[in-house]
This record gives sequence, structure tokens and C-alpha cells, in this order.
Amino acid sequence: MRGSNGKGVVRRTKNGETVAKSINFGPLAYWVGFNLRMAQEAAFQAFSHRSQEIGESPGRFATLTLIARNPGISQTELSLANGRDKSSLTPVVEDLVRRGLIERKRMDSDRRTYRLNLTPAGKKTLALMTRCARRHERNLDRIIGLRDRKKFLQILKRIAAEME
Amino acid sequence: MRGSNGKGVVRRTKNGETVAKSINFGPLAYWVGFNLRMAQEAAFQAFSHRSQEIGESPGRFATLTLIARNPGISQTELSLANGRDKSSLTPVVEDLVRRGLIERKRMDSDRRTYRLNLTPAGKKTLALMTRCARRHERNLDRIIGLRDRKKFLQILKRIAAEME
DNA sequence: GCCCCATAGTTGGGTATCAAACTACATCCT
DNA sequence: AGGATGTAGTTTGATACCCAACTATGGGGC
Repeated sequence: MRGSNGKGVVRRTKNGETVAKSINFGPLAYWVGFNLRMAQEAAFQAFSHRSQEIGESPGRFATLTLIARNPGISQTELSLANGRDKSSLTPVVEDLVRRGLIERKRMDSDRRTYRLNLTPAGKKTLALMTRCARRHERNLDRIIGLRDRKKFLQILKRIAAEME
Repeated sequence: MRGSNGKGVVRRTKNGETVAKSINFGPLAYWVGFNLRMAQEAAFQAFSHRSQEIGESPGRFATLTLIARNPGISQTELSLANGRDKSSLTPVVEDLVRRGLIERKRMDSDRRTYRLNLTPAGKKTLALMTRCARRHERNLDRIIGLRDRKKFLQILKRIAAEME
């Protein structure tokens, strides 16, 4: 219940009261960019709290899934698929290796690139996170409504693909 | 053209070639959370580059708009409307004051809270950024399509408002 | 074989963010 | 009036990210 509903914001006080304050959002109310950010932030926070319960960080989740589905993927391919800079991946991969969730081997044919693979422990952790993510998705689906879900997803994909 | 289209990723090499690599996204392909993040990231990056051209950071934009539309707003109200923690706002407000874009006065009735207002210079900068944002929005609209825009926006607002 | 340039991954610097602890002021209750 | 409790804003510490510069490796042309 954090953030905008187009009219104002709702704040929770410590005693459990809620105070509504009317805020004028001006053009932000009908601009896609702002609302996209607010929605993503809210969804991310929710998933973040959820995945904290199982002791994992949300960023690890997409990474593990992509490695599981593309065994032997390189870090650069992974960073592209994940939409992050390759340098952001360095500490993540290090952490996952250290905790024994993935393994990383130099390629024979090209000794610059690594091949990443899940370990059995990694598969177990991924299964746990996937269940957690499915609950999160059900929550999102409830808000979006099944009828509009497909269209909504299509538009998101187009934005990711066609934005310059 | 960065990121997922549901089938793979497209990478640009230095010689201008494009190399397509087929990536299996598994459940990520049809999960809202992941695609929401990818779309937001892409849109944000685009706006970020655009606003760099006029020497401003994208985060400042929503802040200035909200102050303009709600003269005398407090920092806490602002942080709620903006969907950020109030502590994130401290350096932003400091920077805007230092550069003479906003002014901040203690309230008489409650000497803890500040009232924020735009200066004339701030109004000028906001006008500049608004033009920049409108171009960005036109680009988004083109991708989304006018027919689906309203529905899309509604769903984004619902996610921001109803997510726990 | 050697040079040039491209690529895989890392490092370093800078920014944005959150959460929790803190300071100063306000309000409520008795 | 004064102590308990709550709120506005700041500080501090941690995380995640980008970008540019770097190291090491690969490969084509000669």
C-alpha cells in the first residue's frame, strides 16, 4: 500500500492508523515511465522481503535460473540475458561459487571465458526460490487479472526489447 | 534492443555486427516480475541517457515535479509520493538547494519539518526536463500503442498500490 | 611468428538506494 | 508541568548497480 494510486499516498503511523494525504502528481500521474518505476519498485520490494525469509537475495534468483536453463553459459551471455552489466556479475558469481551453488570452469577452446553450471546444492536452492517466486507471481496475477495478463506481458517485453 | 525478447538476446559487436544467441529463459519468460524489471530498466536507461544530455539526473525529475505541484511539501510526504525512503531524499534535497533549484524553510508551527518550494531557476530547469520527458514518453507510447496505453497504466498503478 | 585489434572477465570510482540508529522537536496523558 | 511516546529529518553502513579502464587471451593478416 505504499506509493501512488493516482490521487495521493497512504501512510501508516506506528499506532496502526493510516493517514491519507492528497498529493498532486501532475503529469507523473499519466506518464508511463514514472508508473513503471513505481510498480517495479513495489513488486521488487515484495519479492525481496519474501526471498529474505529463505535467506536469499532477489538478484540471485534470475541468475540461478538462467544458469540452470543454459548449462555452461558464460558470464557475458548471462549478463546480457539478465540485463545487467557484466561487471555487476563478478561479485555475484564469486558469492555463488563460494557458497557452493554453482561451479565455474575455464573453457578449453577459449581460455578467457568461464562456463557456469549449477551444483546439486544450487539446484536445491533454486527449487526453493522458485516456489517462493511462484507465490509472488500468484500475487501479481491476482492484481493484474488473468484476462489482461498476456497483453500486459507482451507490452513489457516490447518495452525491454525496443527501447533505445 | 538490449535484453530479452522471449527467445534470446542480441549483442552488438564492435564492428557493428549483431550476434544473436538463443537463450532459454525458462519460467522467467512468462513471469511478470522479471519482465517488469527488464522493461523498467530499459526505460530508465533510455531516460537516463536522455536527461544526461541536459545535465540532469533522472531521479531529480520526479522530485522537482512533485515539489512544483505541491508547494510547501515536506520531505517525508515527498519521499512517500516518490516511493523512496526519506533518507534517500536527504542528499537529493541538499544538492537541489545547493544548486539553487529549490528552497527549504522550517515550518513555524512544527519546527521539525521543512517546507520545500521551487525557485525560479528550479522552474526553468523543470520545464527543460519536462520537454525531455515528453519525448521519452512519446517513444514509450509508440511502443505500447495508444489503444492499450490506458489499461497498461491502470495495471501499473494497481501493482504499485496493492503489492505487499 | 608478430602485430593489431577484438573479446572475456575484473577492478576501481561513483551513484542510488534501503534500513536502522540517532537527534531534535511535538504531543499526549496524567 | 513533566515524562512517555511518536514523528521529521540526518547519519551511517551495507548492497547493487553502471561505466570506464584494465589484464589476459584469441585470431586474422602479413
